[in-house]
Amino acid sequence: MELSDLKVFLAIAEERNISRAAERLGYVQSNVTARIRKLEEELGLPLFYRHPKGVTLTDKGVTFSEYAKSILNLSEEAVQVVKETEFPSGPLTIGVVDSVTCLDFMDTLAEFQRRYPDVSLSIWSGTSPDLLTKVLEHQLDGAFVIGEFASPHLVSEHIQREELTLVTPPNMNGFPDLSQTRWAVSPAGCPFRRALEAWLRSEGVSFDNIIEFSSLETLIGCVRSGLASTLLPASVLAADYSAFGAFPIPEQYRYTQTCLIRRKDRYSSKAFVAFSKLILDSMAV
Amino acid sequence: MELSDLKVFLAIAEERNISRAAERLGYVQSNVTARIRKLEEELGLPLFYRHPKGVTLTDKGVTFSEYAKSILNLSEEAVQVVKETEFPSGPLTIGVVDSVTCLDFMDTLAEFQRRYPDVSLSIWSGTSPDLLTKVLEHQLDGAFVIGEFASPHLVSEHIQREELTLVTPPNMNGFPDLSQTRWAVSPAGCPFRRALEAWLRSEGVSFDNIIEFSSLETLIGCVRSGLASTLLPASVLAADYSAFGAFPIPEQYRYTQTCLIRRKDRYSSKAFVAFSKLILDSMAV
DNA sequence: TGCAAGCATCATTATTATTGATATTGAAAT
DNA sequence: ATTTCAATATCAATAATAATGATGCTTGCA
Repeated sequence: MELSDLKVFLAIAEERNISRAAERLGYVQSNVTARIRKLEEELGLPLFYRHPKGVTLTDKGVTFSEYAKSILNLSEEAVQVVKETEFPSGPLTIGVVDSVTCLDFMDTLAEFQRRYPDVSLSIWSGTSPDLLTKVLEHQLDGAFVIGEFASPHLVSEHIQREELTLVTPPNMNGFPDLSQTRWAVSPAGCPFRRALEAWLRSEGVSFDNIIEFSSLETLIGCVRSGLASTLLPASVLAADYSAFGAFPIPEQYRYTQTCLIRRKDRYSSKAFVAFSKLILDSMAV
Repeated sequence: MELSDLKVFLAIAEERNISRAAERLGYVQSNVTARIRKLEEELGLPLFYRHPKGVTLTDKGVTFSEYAKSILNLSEEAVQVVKETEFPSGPLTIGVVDSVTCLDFMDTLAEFQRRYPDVSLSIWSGTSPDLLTKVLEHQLDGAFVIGEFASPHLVSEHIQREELTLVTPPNMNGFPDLSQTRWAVSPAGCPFRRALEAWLRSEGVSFDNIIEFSSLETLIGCVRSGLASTLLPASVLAADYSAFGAFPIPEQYRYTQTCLIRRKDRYSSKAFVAFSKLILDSMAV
């Protein structure tokens, strides 16, 4: 059994299809078939059920895939750790919730690139739960998410407290009638949306007049064009404040916490340490 | 990088000699040389310093070897777990301190073999610190040791409290003069020896008239032949009690605890669970 | 019944690992 | 100094293994 066998195995498990796995791996189907059969033979048990539409993991296969992931993660980490130089370098993959990208976060990124040109930084954006999952699955070194997440595998550092504002189209005059408002919101799971829901529930207002946006840009565009209102950190609007109406909301719902999360058991590269240090410093200002 | 590369790497690291590693692995020296060079090339750094007497790990090599061990342990565990049947089977390696082998422990082993014939049990004996190390290094599934060991990687279960007795040659009459006694002891680190040292110190008696034995059998033989006295659990003498003088010692030093230890993070096979259950039951009687 | 999607088989080829013979090296002994 | 020894390094030849491409087999579905 070799690491490459585990990679082949996991590709099949994820694709649930040998041909697709082969394609993804850049191999020919017969090769992948042969390899997985050899692995099964070596283990003395089937890892997959074969059926006409593809394959699915057996129970033992599920167990084995958990180990395979751990083993491959560990082997990647081993290489990374040992290749690392004194000066931060190598790949660094960070997740950021959409709303944070609007802050002076971008300036900090630029500064980071200037200081550590040997780090190849890639930024992923997504919702907090998405990023959380990606961090847990070793697909991200760390992520900026909103809200508190308790997981035995994570550590989180508080970065910044955000102040939520009721954001309305510019033509509105004064605080709107909540029960008459149409809402533009992020997909379920977004902490801003949860705050809005909680607030409206406390006001006795129903929460069904909503339009859902997966991208923050289009959501803001929707508000700008007068179609709906929303709840967002004031900082997001900083650039063109005048294009919106902005109103404070009750203190109870006003604050959200941005955290930098990472896996507890994952080795933090020099690049990651430098990155989080820079972010913390810049946020402290 | 493959698991076999890691195995080759670790063999070299342990032997500190490529030729010996090759022999141990059943390969020819040039092959092992080529493989480790290929691995070093892949990592882009030297893992070993070459010198005329062999090789030694570089700093990075040390780091890498830690990972290599974890990865190989995990991969072995993966195979073991997935191969395991409902009924306890497969290899089971248990360490036992010498003194325990003298109890009705052997009966319990026989009973275990009768019940679970598919388990191939191997028993290692040694001193408590030795066994502790072997458990930590994944060389033993578990071990019976004496004394309490605190390690974040271990869990231990209390099996039995042993009662230490001053054991003297049979020809002695009455409690001996401690300051005139010659002592037969186990190597340093043995809890019986430590207890003896502590006791004698409290009595103001020096502890230098000692003969050291690495095997309990020969130590007992020494006492039987009248050369020395020692401190041992009463149970050890059960078989031929009359051949010795046995005296109680102060309560403060009288008791030692036998524990079954295992690694916290190691998967406990069905065989191990069955084994520890049987032992606990038999000891409870 | 025929088709399409998917895995299995197998002979062939390409790649990689292993060998065996030999070179090289540096330290210790003469 | 020279020899010897115990190491690792090199390299051409061979063995073992992996990958390919063509084809066969099964199943569900139109």
